[in-house]
Amino acid sequence: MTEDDQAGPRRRDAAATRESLLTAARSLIARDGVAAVSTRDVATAAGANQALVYRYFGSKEALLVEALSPTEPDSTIADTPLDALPHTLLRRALDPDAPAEIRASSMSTLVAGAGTELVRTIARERIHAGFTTQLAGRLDGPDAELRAELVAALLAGIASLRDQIGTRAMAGADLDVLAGYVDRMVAPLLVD
Amino acid sequence: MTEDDQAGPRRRDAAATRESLLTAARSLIARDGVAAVSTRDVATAAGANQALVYRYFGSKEALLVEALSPTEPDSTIADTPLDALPHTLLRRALDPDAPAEIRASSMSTLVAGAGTELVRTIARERIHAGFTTQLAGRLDGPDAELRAELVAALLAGIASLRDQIGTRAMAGADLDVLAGYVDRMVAPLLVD
Amino acid sequence: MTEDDQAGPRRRDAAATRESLLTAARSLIARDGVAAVSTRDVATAAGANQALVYRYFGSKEALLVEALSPTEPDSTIADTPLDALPHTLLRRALDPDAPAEIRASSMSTLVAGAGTELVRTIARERIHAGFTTQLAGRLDGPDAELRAELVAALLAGIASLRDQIGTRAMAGADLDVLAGYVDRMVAPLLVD
Amino acid sequence: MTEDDQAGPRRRDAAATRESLLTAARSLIARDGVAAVSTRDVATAAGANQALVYRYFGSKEALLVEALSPTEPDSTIADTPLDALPHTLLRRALDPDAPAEIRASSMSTLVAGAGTELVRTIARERIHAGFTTQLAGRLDGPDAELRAELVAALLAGIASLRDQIGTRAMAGADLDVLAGYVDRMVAPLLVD
DNA sequence: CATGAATGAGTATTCATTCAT
DNA sequence: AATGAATGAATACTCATTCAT
Repeated sequence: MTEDDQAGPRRRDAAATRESLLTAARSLIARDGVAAVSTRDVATAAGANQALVYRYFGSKEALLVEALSPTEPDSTIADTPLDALPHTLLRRALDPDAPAEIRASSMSTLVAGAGTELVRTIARERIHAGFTTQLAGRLDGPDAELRAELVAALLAGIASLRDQIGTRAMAGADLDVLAGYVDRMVAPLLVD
Repeated sequence: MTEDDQAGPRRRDAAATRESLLTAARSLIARDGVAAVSTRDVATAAGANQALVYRYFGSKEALLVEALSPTEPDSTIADTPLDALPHTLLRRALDPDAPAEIRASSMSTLVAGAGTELVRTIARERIHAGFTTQLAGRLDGPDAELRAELVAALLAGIASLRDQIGTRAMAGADLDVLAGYVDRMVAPLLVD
Repeated sequence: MTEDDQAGPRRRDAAATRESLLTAARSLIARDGVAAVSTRDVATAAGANQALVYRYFGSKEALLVEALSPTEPDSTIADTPLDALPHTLLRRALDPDAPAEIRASSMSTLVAGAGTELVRTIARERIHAGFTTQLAGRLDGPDAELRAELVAALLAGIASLRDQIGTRAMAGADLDVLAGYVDRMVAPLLVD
Repeated sequence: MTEDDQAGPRRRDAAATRESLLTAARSLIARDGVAAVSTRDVATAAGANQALVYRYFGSKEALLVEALSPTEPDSTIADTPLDALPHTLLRRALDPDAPAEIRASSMSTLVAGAGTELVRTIARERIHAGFTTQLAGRLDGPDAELRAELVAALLAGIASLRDQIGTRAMAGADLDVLAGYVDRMVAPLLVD
């Protein structure tokens, strides 16, 4: 019911236009993948002129970088008890009802976009800063960083198989059953 | 007695040209990823005419489908003792010296290419037929197919983080150390 | 008593802004050539809004026309003894330390910009009013106007080769040596 | 009456298509100046597809470079007696009936295009190799190269004022009268 | 009156694909 | 049967210009 809910983009409102371009980019990324996004499509979806992409972001790449970045910092890893972490992270990674701005920067999107150098770089930094470092900080024993990345790898692989590729069992699995197995796989990594 | 021995220069040349297009496509896919491959580059690399892609395969997509398919069936899963499987599959998935025809259809290539519907479809079928079904057949207990796909997911995630995205710990990890952790993660899935 | 002394802050600011746009345009023209000037760059360099180009000048063309016009009448031709004219005009045409408002409307700038109809028209008028007419008025004998234009042509050609194209000998020539030859070339034109 | 005289470009004839693109480029350059030429216009004028510019030339720049280069070497300077040179060169430079392939690479075109770095570079090389060096080789005494370039400058300036800018006296002058003055201006440069 | 948001037409370039020879 | 010429649609990006506030 706010102004933001209205259909077309607001005219003469720079912040709103910028935001609607970002939102449009995120929707398209979530739906079609990074590689399939064109500035023309983004502008059309946002109801804006294509040149505004350049006014507000400078380049397609800069728009994508921002679209692929999380909208707000995620403190899940820091706030969740270690033994509940696998469950929690899995649900976050697989939530199909998450808004486009979350799904656009999800693990499965990043992994699926790894065909382009841009996405590779972003994914590398995002996983390192937003996942590896935080989780490794909570782990004792050797190879903490590697063990943290193994958790990331598992989650990324699951998300990719379930959301992108859609293998039968993974796509059809009950989330609780899945979480049960993930718990057992991750457990050896959490205790030193 | 091989096909190459048959008479008729045209037929042999045609088959050879077709094959060289496939080989070239696989090399380029292995090196640059599916997204970066153009029919022009494939033809050039194969020393063939670009139009022959259409004569022999009908479309770029059809060429890619064939290029992404395995050249020969892989019996690794069937032939390896269960407890040695994680090690073995991991090494197969990460071997940087594997020939292009193997790497072109590797997990990490497929997952990284999952930005396009084409690759998604292929990956779905390949993983199902070449991995899930075979491994699930050797597992007892419930959710065999899901447990098999979880192994696939882990391997895919590791390959992606190590080869494509290049996260620090994963890219730098010693293969034996990595295999040790994978063993422990996969173990709960193999025994019912 | 000058216009700038009049009251009313708005009017004075407006005049100053208009002037700063002109000045910025002249600097950019002198540095990069007419063809490379964009209204955006002019506005930025002037610290003004791009739309003001249209408020104050109506169009980019109109701004350029004004920028390419001399700021103050030049009485060099009228004031210099005929036999010292070649020297003097050559130095004027080639002086790299002249202010931007001079260099923006110099021969070499005009000739180098002659790729566009706009500049052609301006150059035609400027040369006629500011050079041909004045010099021809001081020449006796037939074809005075043509002889004056031949002097202009020589100066324009030298300026172009030295400043724009940068041919080796011309760009490296000592100004006095150059002036010596110009004297000898022009001499036959000055005496009937 | 040859095949080349037909209207549209020949289909499926690579050499002819390439040539018609080149011819179209030269016409447009001669008419509108280098800066105003777009690949789209060239293709349209040639009755060819825009992509063929890239097939046959690789880039717009490469097309322009070739269009601005002379079609055949000119031995005028070497073949003409020194005292007839001014006349001859002037007529060559000003001939309005010369074909587009000559006019596209004429002095006045090059000088008028000197707003772009590409043309500057070409002009520098063309003048040096095709004019300065040849003429300087025939001159005795000091500053031979500079004196040769002064001849080039005069011709360039005249061509620019007559053909591009169109100053009144220069544009209207009888060619013989003009040649008479040029003779007198150049004479001091030819004898040491 | 001045700002800056918005626009539309334009640029060079690439690519998968088809057609004529 | 094979070559290479041709095509058209698409891409990212820029610019002069206008309009609303």
